[in-house]
Amino acid sequence: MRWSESFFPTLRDDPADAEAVSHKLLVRAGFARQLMSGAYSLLPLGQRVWLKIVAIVRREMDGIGAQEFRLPALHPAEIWQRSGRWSSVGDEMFRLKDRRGADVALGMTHEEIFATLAAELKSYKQLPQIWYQIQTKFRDEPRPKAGLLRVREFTMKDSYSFDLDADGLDRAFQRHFEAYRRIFLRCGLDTLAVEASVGAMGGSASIEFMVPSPAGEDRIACCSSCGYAANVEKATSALAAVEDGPGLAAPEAFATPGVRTIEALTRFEGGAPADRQIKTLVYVLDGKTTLVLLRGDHALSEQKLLDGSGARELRPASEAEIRAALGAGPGSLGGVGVQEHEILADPALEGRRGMVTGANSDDRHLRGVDVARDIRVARWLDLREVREGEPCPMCDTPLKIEVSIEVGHIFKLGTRYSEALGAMVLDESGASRPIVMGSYGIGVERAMAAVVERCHDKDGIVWPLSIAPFEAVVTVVNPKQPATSDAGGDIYDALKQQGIDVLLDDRDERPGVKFKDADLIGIPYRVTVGPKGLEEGKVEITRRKTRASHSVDVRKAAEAVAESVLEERSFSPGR
RNA sequence: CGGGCCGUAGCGCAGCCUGGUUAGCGCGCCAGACUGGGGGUCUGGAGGUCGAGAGUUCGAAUCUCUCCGGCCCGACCA
Repeated sequence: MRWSESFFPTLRDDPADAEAVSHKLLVRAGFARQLMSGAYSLLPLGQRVWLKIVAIVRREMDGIGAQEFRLPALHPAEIWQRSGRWSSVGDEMFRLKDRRGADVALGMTHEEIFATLAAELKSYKQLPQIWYQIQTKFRDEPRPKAGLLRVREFTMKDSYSFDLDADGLDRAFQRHFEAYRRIFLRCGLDTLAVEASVGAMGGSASIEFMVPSPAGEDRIACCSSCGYAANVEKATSALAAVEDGPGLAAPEAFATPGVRTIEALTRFEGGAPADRQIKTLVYVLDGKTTLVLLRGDHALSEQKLLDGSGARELRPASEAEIRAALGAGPGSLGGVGVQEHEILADPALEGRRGMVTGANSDDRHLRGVDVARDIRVARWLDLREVREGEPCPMCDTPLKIEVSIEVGHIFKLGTRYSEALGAMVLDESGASRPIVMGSYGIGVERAMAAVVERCHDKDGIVWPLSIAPFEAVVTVVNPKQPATSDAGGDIYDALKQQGIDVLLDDRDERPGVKFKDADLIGIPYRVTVGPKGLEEGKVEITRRKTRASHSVDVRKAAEAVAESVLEERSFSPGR
């Protein structure tokens, strides 16, 4: 490709609306343009990177025996109604009506459609299967943000495994786990595999592939010592022992004028340290007012509450609802004596005595509360959000919390979709059994943006060779001089002939402009052909990443670059 | 959905508060000249429904209202 004939629109300034580094760089370096909130055009440079990522994904998926499909993005409502998700996914699905008034949706994921196809499987002898596609997904996100990291239309590699039993699913899951590791490594991403909440997808287990980055939206707890890592939606920690307060024969009420917070009660005369208080929150779970109890110094994880309670929908109760239910406002609430509302409590409260909590009367608290004796807990659920520095649940090392980008997620689904959509096979004994499914996703553009978040410097993007839009650029310093122009052209031709993905910067621009642009775009190798070097028969080879630069004989330049590129290409991590 | 901010040339912005020349600046773009190893200099030029609509006014980029779009924080999120 000749730069002078290409459309690589680099910008001098950062786009005004940018926040994430990857967004700024991908726009400024001419890889992407925003069309509207959450929808981006990939320009030729971006499309080149996209194609390379997709090729890596394909190779690795094919490597685990997966077969590629291509399914519609347009789905009839009926198929989503059969799984129950037409009503459960809510506004995140783009819905429309066709000309006859029939309900139609844009696909946000394809469990239902693949399960329908899997209904054609009739015998256990046809299992296992792994099916995948690389296709556009639509999700009407409430808040698209951070450029390509969170959008409403994006490409996903989604795959689905079909097995006779749980052991088969475990094997398919493991193969995906390893394939994902390799895919991300080859794209230049070091990922952390973390336990995650299965959320609305359902199923028994899931693992997210996370790239630590301040631009991310998830927080993960990880242990540097034993390797334990989990999304905070799921993470647990060991807890240091704490002392109970003085016990009493029965809870004793005391006045606490103006005390509305845990913090205030710790300083109040006759109060208690936060770890001897019971925090009482009121939530509405699927329409039911529910008390949620935690230790005073602990924070609730709403995701854990959702997962643990099995509720579909959850919201904090309004102050009016709280008063109606308990007769007091937030700040004076407690679970003692509450009968008519279900009480969910975190295990950190189990067996605690001498605790302090609200008396369900404004400006009054109770002391000497014995949780087992005084509070009717319906269910004990892990509800507490892990904090940095708490001991690892496996090895007691202090946990770190890292903000991360989720680039992949793999789920053990079970039989939810196969049962709903009739994907059954006969087993060896002739009995009909629902196929056990798994589902596995990678966001292509998000992975691209994640690489930029991780691989950049003050001058621009630093693409790994494997997914760079070009592997090398031949920068002709003074293209008007036939000597430089010819020498550059020869090197360019020779590299092309050797199968190197090479760009010829033959523009009539000043050298500084060309160097800046090459750096901004992030091409791994640069061959600088200029009159100064040519006087001695030399050109310069520069690595974008390290800035290491050396002169070589003009006749040996193509060979030297090709050799480096081919050597770097042959490196396949994770094998 | 709640809170905040912003829409003026391809990009980045000023002007608005306090209404009044022909709506400006930098970068980019076009032509020419000089130049030529890290975004060079000079000369000349093209480029605008001031997000849209309504209103107030002799007069609106500027004031008022409505709508549309975008960004950020939160809620939400497969």
